[in-house]
Amino acid sequence: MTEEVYKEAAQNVTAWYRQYGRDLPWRRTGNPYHIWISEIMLQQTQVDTVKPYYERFIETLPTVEDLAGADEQRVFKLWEGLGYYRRASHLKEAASMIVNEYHGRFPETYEELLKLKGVGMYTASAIASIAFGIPKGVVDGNTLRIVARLFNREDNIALQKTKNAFGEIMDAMIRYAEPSDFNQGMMDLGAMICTPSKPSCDECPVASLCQSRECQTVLRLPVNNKVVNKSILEYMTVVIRDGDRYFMVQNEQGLLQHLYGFAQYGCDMPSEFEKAFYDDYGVKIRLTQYISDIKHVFTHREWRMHVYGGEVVDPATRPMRDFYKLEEIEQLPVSTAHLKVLKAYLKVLQ
DNA sequence: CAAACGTGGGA
DNA sequence: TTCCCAAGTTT
Repeated sequence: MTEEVYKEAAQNVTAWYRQYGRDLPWRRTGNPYHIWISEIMLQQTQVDTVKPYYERFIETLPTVEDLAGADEQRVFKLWEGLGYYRRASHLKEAASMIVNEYHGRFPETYEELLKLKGVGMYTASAIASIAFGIPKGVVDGNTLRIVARLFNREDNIALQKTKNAFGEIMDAMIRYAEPSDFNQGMMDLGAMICTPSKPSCDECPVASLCQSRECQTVLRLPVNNKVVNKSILEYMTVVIRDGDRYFMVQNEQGLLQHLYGFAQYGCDMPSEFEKAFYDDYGVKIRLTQYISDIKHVFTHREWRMHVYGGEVVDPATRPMRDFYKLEEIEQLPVSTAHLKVLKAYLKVLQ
């Protein structure tokens, strides 16, 4: 009985995908390296956002050897604005492993793929099925939603326990279909038809099997109870100029690691800022102008940046390496928050 | 398990 | 404005 439902659902989704699936850049290739890059970029990131990043990345670094040998700064620059920058670190680390330990041969099994840095259960399943035709169901936001609705399950999809249970259902279904088309069909169905709000049940290939539709629970599924409390941080952020150069520093750890930004301290007074900056860099500066307040929102915190312009007072104390011309800044990976800061600064002062 | 980790779009 | 959430992984 259940197996019959799995079989019909799997076949319907696969057939629907072959007729209505989206034409996406990473679907025009069988190259596992390219598919890998796309899947990493697509983690928690929408398709339309990924497209230009994917095209540029593949154009710039067309092979895993290119990535392994690339300058790290260049990889972060390719990732600038995409977010979750650890993905870029992991990508390069994994590329080196493939080149050095696997002699450039791309891993071809779920277990081997899972060993790559940045490749978890979702990504390993996605690459295994799409690039190598391995029948492993993908568990992501889309497929969790579809399974919850199709089988009217009220399990909390924020829990790993639920992801494992739904993953087993996906694995049971995928046996009745071609793995690549089934998995991509499930994800397209979630993105195009079985959407979080306003689902198009009238056009759904599994509507006749859908238990939440029968129970009229579609709109309140899936259950997703996760608590995210957001902290608010206030900063003074200063664009410090010295002639035609501006001070920027690379984050060494934590949030926005590896990305460059302007000097930023959690203090209230210009004098405090000037002292903090001197203590850290040995450069005497003075805040000269208020620019604006800028808000930047992350998933788990919010920055309120009070932006000022500043200048180096005593050039004798200035170490040149931390000051960059505008054309040099264009080559650095800069966080979106601080690109907003730069834009506001230039708007006022140029 | 829960928390950390970005950004943008839609309602 | 505010909230949700989007092709998740690591620690």
